[in-house]
Amino acid sequence: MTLSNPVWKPAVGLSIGVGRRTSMSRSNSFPITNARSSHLASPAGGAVSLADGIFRRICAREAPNTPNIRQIRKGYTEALRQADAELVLNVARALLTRGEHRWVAYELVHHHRAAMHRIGEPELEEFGRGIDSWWTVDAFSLELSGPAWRERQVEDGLIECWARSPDRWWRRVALVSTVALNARARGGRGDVPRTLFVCRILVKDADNMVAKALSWALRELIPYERQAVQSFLDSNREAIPRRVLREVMNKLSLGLKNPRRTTPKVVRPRG
DNA sequence: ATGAAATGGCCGTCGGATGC
DNA sequence: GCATCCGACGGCCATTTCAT
Repeated sequence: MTLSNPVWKPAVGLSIGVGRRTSMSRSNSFPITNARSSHLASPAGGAVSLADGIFRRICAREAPNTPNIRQIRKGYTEALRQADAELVLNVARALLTRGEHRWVAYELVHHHRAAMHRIGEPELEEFGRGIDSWWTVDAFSLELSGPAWRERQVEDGLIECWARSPDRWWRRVALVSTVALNARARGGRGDVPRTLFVCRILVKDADNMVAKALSWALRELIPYERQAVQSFLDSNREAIPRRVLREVMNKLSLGLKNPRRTTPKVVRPRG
Protein backbone atom coordinates (compact mmCIF):
# COMPACT_ATOMS: atom_id res chain seq x y z
CA MET A 1 0.00 0.00 0.00
CA THR A 2 1.26 3.43 -0.79
CA LEU A 3 0.50 6.04 1.74
CA SER A 4 0.98 9.62 0.84
CA ASN A 5 2.91 10.47 3.88
CA PRO A 6 3.30 14.02 5.05
CA VAL A 7 6.18 14.58 7.39
CA TRP A 8 3.92 16.05 9.98
CA LYS A 9 1.00 14.07 11.30
CA PRO A 10 -1.10 15.51 14.06
CA ALA A 11 -2.22 12.26 15.64
CA VAL A 12 -3.21 12.44 19.25
CA GLY A 13 -1.01 15.19 20.31
CA LEU A 14 1.34 17.76 19.21
CA SER A 15 3.21 18.49 22.31
CA ILE A 16 2.19 21.90 23.47
CA GLY A 17 4.15 22.12 26.60
CA VAL A 18 2.58 19.34 28.59
CA GLY A 19 4.20 16.37 26.96
CA ARG A 20 7.16 14.53 28.37
CA ARG A 21 10.60 15.84 27.69
CA THR A 22 12.71 13.86 25.37
CA SER A 23 16.36 13.36 24.77
CA MET A 24 15.99 15.70 21.83
CA SER A 25 15.16 18.65 24.02
CA ARG A 26 17.97 17.84 26.38
CA SER A 27 20.71 17.28 23.89
CA ASN A 28 19.75 20.14 21.70
CA SER A 29 22.87 22.16 21.20
CA PHE A 30 21.57 25.03 19.23
CA PRO A 31 24.17 27.33 17.83
CA ILE A 32 22.06 30.38 17.08
CA THR A 33 22.52 32.03 20.42
CA ASN A 34 25.42 34.11 19.22
CA ALA A 35 23.49 35.30 16.23
CA ARG A 36 20.42 36.17 18.21
CA SER A 37 21.34 39.66 19.24
CA SER A 38 22.03 40.77 15.70
CA HIS A 39 18.72 39.29 14.53
CA LEU A 40 16.86 41.09 17.26
CA ALA A 41 18.53 44.36 16.37
CA SER A 42 16.95 44.20 12.95
CA PRO A 43 13.59 42.46 13.28
CA ALA A 44 12.41 42.61 9.67
CA GLY A 45 15.57 41.30 8.07
CA GLY A 46 16.24 39.17 11.11
CA ALA A 47 12.99 37.28 10.65
CA VAL A 48 13.80 36.35 7.07
CA SER A 49 17.28 35.37 8.06
CA LEU A 50 16.00 33.21 10.90
CA ALA A 51 13.51 31.53 8.59
CA ASP A 52 16.31 30.87 6.11
CA GLY A 53 18.32 29.30 8.88
CA ILE A 54 15.45 27.03 9.88
CA PHE A 55 15.06 25.83 6.32
CA ARG A 56 18.74 25.28 5.85
CA ARG A 57 18.82 23.14 8.98
CA ILE A 58 15.80 21.14 7.87
CA CYS A 59 17.31 20.54 4.44
CA ALA A 60 20.61 19.53 6.02
CA ARG A 61 18.95 16.72 7.95
CA GLU A 62 19.52 13.26 6.63
CA ALA A 63 16.08 12.23 7.80
CA PRO A 64 13.83 15.28 7.78
CA ASN A 65 11.04 13.58 9.71
CA THR A 66 8.81 15.13 12.34
CA PRO A 67 11.00 14.49 15.41
CA ASN A 68 14.10 15.83 13.67
CA ILE A 69 12.36 18.91 12.34
CA ARG A 70 10.74 19.48 15.70
CA GLN A 71 14.14 19.37 17.33
CA ILE A 72 15.15 22.24 15.10
CA ARG A 73 11.98 24.11 15.92
CA LYS A 74 12.54 23.65 19.66
CA GLY A 75 15.99 25.12 19.33
CA TYR A 76 14.58 28.23 17.74
CA THR A 77 11.77 28.41 20.27
CA GLU A 78 14.36 28.41 23.03
CA ALA A 79 16.50 31.00 21.29
CA LEU A 80 13.50 33.25 20.68
CA ARG A 81 12.09 32.93 24.17
CA GLN A 82 12.85 36.55 25.06
CA ALA A 83 12.22 37.92 21.58
CA ASP A 84 9.43 40.34 20.71
CA ALA A 85 6.17 38.80 19.61
CA GLU A 86 6.39 40.67 16.33
CA LEU A 87 9.71 39.07 15.47
CA VAL A 88 8.32 35.59 16.09
CA LEU A 89 5.26 36.36 13.98
CA ASN A 90 7.50 37.65 11.22
CA VAL A 91 9.61 34.51 11.30
CA ALA A 92 6.39 32.50 10.95
CA ARG A 93 5.32 34.71 8.04
CA ALA A 94 8.64 34.18 6.36
CA LEU A 95 8.37 30.42 6.85
CA LEU A 96 4.89 30.38 5.34
CA THR A 97 6.12 31.95 2.14
CA ARG A 98 8.13 28.77 1.57
CA GLY A 99 5.00 26.73 1.08
CA GLU A 100 6.18 23.66 2.97
CA HIS A 101 6.60 22.78 6.63
CA ARG A 102 3.83 25.20 7.54
CA TRP A 103 3.48 23.43 10.86
CA VAL A 104 6.90 24.68 11.93
CA ALA A 105 5.64 28.25 11.61
CA TYR A 106 2.53 27.40 13.56
CA GLU A 107 4.48 25.69 16.34
CA LEU A 108 6.92 28.57 16.63
CA VAL A 109 4.04 30.95 17.31
CA HIS A 110 2.22 28.52 19.55
CA HIS A 111 5.21 28.06 21.83
CA HIS A 112 5.89 31.77 22.22
CA ARG A 113 3.56 33.13 24.84
CA ALA A 114 3.57 36.76 23.71
CA ALA A 115 3.21 35.86 20.04
CA MET A 116 0.33 33.54 20.79
CA HIS A 117 -1.41 36.30 22.71
CA ARG A 118 -1.15 38.49 19.64
CA ILE A 119 -3.15 36.06 17.52
CA GLY A 120 -6.50 37.51 16.57
CA GLU A 121 -8.83 37.30 13.61
CA PRO A 122 -6.52 39.11 11.14
CA GLU A 123 -3.57 36.90 12.06
CA LEU A 124 -5.62 33.71 11.76
CA GLU A 125 -6.92 34.73 8.35
CA GLU A 126 -3.36 35.54 7.31
CA PHE A 127 -1.67 32.41 8.65
CA GLY A 128 -4.49 30.18 7.45
CA ARG A 129 -4.28 31.40 3.88
CA GLY A 130 -3.25 28.50 1.67
CA ILE A 131 -4.28 25.59 3.86
CA ASP A 132 -5.21 22.88 1.41
CA SER A 133 -4.71 19.48 3.06
CA TRP A 134 -5.71 17.69 6.19
CA TRP A 135 -2.31 18.04 7.79
CA THR A 136 -1.99 21.77 7.18
CA VAL A 137 -5.54 22.25 8.43
CA ASP A 138 -4.95 20.21 11.55
CA ALA A 139 -1.68 21.94 12.39
CA PHE A 140 -3.31 25.34 11.94
CA SER A 141 -6.36 24.39 13.99
CA LEU A 142 -4.56 22.68 16.86
CA GLU A 143 -1.75 25.21 17.20
CA LEU A 144 -3.33 28.54 16.34
CA SER A 145 -7.06 28.87 15.75
CA GLY A 146 -8.19 26.43 18.43
CA PRO A 147 -6.08 27.82 21.27
CA ALA A 148 -6.88 31.40 20.25
CA TRP A 149 -10.58 30.59 20.23
CA ARG A 150 -10.32 28.78 23.55
CA GLU A 151 -8.75 31.84 25.16
CA ARG A 152 -11.44 34.00 23.55
CA GLN A 153 -9.00 35.97 21.45
CA VAL A 154 -11.47 35.59 18.57
CA GLU A 155 -15.26 35.65 18.48
CA ASP A 156 -17.46 32.58 18.11
CA GLY A 157 -18.78 34.25 14.97
CA LEU A 158 -15.47 33.72 13.20
CA ILE A 159 -15.59 29.98 13.80
CA GLU A 160 -19.22 29.93 12.68
CA CYS A 161 -18.21 31.75 9.53
CA TRP A 162 -15.60 29.07 8.82
CA ALA A 163 -18.11 26.30 9.56
CA ARG A 164 -20.40 27.74 6.89
CA SER A 165 -17.61 28.21 4.35
CA PRO A 166 -17.92 26.63 0.91
CA ASP A 167 -14.30 25.55 1.35
CA ARG A 168 -14.09 22.05 2.88
CA TRP A 169 -10.80 22.85 4.58
CA TRP A 170 -12.16 25.84 6.45
CA ARG A 171 -15.16 23.79 7.55
CA ARG A 172 -12.69 21.25 8.88
CA VAL A 173 -10.76 24.02 10.65
CA ALA A 174 -13.94 24.93 12.54
CA LEU A 175 -14.34 21.37 13.80
CA VAL A 176 -10.70 20.63 14.60
CA SER A 177 -10.52 23.92 16.49
CA THR A 178 -12.97 22.42 18.98
CA VAL A 179 -10.40 19.73 19.78
CA ALA A 180 -8.25 22.43 21.35
CA LEU A 181 -11.19 23.32 23.60
CA ASN A 182 -11.43 19.82 24.98
CA ALA A 183 -8.27 17.72 24.66
CA ARG A 184 -6.43 17.98 27.97
CA ALA A 185 -3.10 17.23 26.32
CA ARG A 186 -3.61 20.39 24.29
CA GLY A 187 -4.65 22.56 27.20
CA GLY A 188 -8.36 21.97 26.74
CA ARG A 189 -10.64 22.35 29.73
CA GLY A 190 -13.89 21.17 28.21
CA ASP A 191 -16.38 23.35 26.39
CA VAL A 192 -19.60 21.54 25.54
CA PRO A 193 -21.65 24.49 24.25
CA ARG A 194 -19.05 25.79 21.80
CA THR A 195 -18.17 22.30 20.57
CA LEU A 196 -21.75 21.26 19.90
CA PHE A 197 -22.46 24.62 18.34
CA VAL A 198 -19.99 23.82 15.56
CA CYS A 199 -21.02 20.16 15.35
CA ARG A 200 -24.66 21.13 14.78
CA ILE A 201 -23.74 23.30 11.82
CA LEU A 202 -21.80 20.50 10.15
CA VAL A 203 -23.73 17.43 11.22
CA LYS A 204 -25.03 16.78 7.71
CA ASP A 205 -21.79 17.50 5.91
CA ALA A 206 -21.00 14.47 3.77
CA ASP A 207 -17.48 15.54 2.87
CA ASN A 208 -15.13 12.87 4.19
CA MET A 209 -12.62 15.34 5.60
CA VAL A 210 -15.38 17.13 7.47
CA ALA A 211 -17.07 13.97 8.68
CA LYS A 212 -13.85 12.60 10.14
CA ALA A 213 -13.31 15.86 11.96
CA LEU A 214 -16.85 15.74 13.30
CA SER A 215 -16.12 12.28 14.68
CA TRP A 216 -12.93 13.56 16.27
CA ALA A 217 -14.65 16.61 17.79
CA LEU A 218 -17.43 14.54 19.34
CA ARG A 219 -15.06 11.90 20.72
CA GLU A 220 -12.94 14.55 22.41
CA LEU A 221 -16.07 15.79 24.16
CA ILE A 222 -16.98 12.43 25.69
CA PRO A 223 -14.76 12.74 28.82
CA TYR A 224 -16.57 15.95 29.75
CA GLU A 225 -20.22 15.29 28.86
CA ARG A 226 -20.89 11.86 27.44
CA GLN A 227 -24.64 12.30 27.90
CA ALA A 228 -24.55 15.39 25.69
CA VAL A 229 -22.71 13.45 23.02
CA GLN A 230 -25.18 10.56 23.24
CA SER A 231 -28.08 13.00 22.95
CA PHE A 232 -26.45 14.64 19.96
CA LEU A 233 -26.17 11.27 18.23
CA ASP A 234 -29.76 10.35 19.11
CA SER A 235 -31.24 13.55 17.77
CA ASN A 236 -29.16 13.48 14.57
CA ARG A 237 -29.16 9.75 13.92
CA GLU A 238 -30.68 10.05 10.45
CA ALA A 239 -28.52 12.89 9.22
CA ILE A 240 -25.12 12.09 10.65
CA PRO A 241 -22.64 10.25 8.38
CA ARG A 242 -22.48 6.51 9.14
CA ARG A 243 -18.80 6.62 9.86
CA VAL A 244 -19.26 9.30 12.50
CA LEU A 245 -22.10 7.43 14.12
CA ARG A 246 -20.11 4.20 14.28
CA GLU A 247 -16.89 5.70 15.59
CA VAL A 248 -18.52 7.84 18.26
CA MET A 249 -20.81 5.03 19.36
CA ASN A 250 -17.77 2.75 19.63
CA LYS A 251 -16.00 5.32 21.74
CA LEU A 252 -19.02 5.76 23.99
CA SER A 253 -19.63 2.07 24.51
CA LEU A 254 -16.15 0.53 24.29
CA GLY A 255 -13.77 3.40 24.83
CA LEU A 256 -12.17 2.93 21.43
CA LYS A 257 -12.82 4.46 18.05
CA ASN A 258 -12.14 1.26 16.17
CA PRO A 259 -12.11 -1.70 18.54
CA ARG A 260 -9.97 -4.63 17.43
CA ARG A 261 -12.12 -7.41 16.05
CA THR A 262 -12.29 -10.37 18.40
CA THR A 263 -12.81 -12.97 15.70
CA PRO A 264 -10.71 -13.38 12.56
CA LYS A 265 -12.19 -11.73 9.55
CA VAL A 266 -13.76 -14.12 7.04
CA VAL A 267 -12.31 -13.39 3.64
CA ARG A 268 -14.44 -14.59 0.80
CA PRO A 269 -12.96 -15.13 -2.63
CA ARG A 270 -14.10 -12.53 -5.08
CA GLY A 271 -16.11 -13.31 -8.18
C1' DA B 1 -21.49 -2.47 -11.71
C1' DT B 2 -21.24 0.87 -8.41
C1' DG B 3 -21.13 3.49 -4.22
C1' DA B 4 -20.81 3.10 0.73
C1' DA B 5 -18.80 1.13 4.63
C1' DA B 6 -15.20 -1.32 6.83
C1' DT B 7 -10.54 -2.64 7.26
C1' DG B 8 -5.36 -2.59 6.97
C1' DG B 9 -1.20 -0.38 7.53
C1' DC B 10 1.96 3.43 8.39
C1' DC B 11 3.65 7.03 11.37
C1' DG B 12 3.33 10.14 15.52
C1' DT B 13 2.07 11.08 20.36
C1' DC B 14 0.69 10.04 24.97
C1' DG B 15 1.33 8.31 29.41
C1' DG B 16 2.34 4.55 32.59
C1' DA B 17 6.14 1.53 33.91
C1' DT B 18 10.78 0.98 34.67
C1' DG B 19 15.57 1.86 35.68
C1' DC B 20 19.26 4.84 36.99
C1' DG C 1 13.60 13.35 39.90
C1' DC C 2 14.56 12.41 35.37
C1' DA C 3 15.19 9.79 31.03
C1' DT C 4 13.82 6.06 28.36
C1' DC C 5 10.95 2.34 26.76
C1' DC C 6 6.87 0.53 24.92
C1' DG C 7 1.93 -0.55 24.38
C1' DA C 8 -2.23 1.75 23.16
C1' DC C 9 -4.46 4.74 20.40
C1' DG C 10 -4.77 8.69 17.41
C1' DG C 11 -4.59 10.60 12.52
C1' DC C 12 -4.97 9.54 7.43
C1' DC C 13 -5.20 7.18 2.76
C1' DA C 14 -5.66 3.06 -0.04
C1' DT C 15 -7.71 -1.14 -0.50
C1' DT C 16 -11.15 -4.55 0.34
C1' DT C 17 -15.71 -5.98 1.37
C1' DC C 18 -20.56 -5.38 1.45
C1' DA C 19 -25.13 -3.99 -0.11
C1' DT C 20 -28.09 -2.65 -3.67
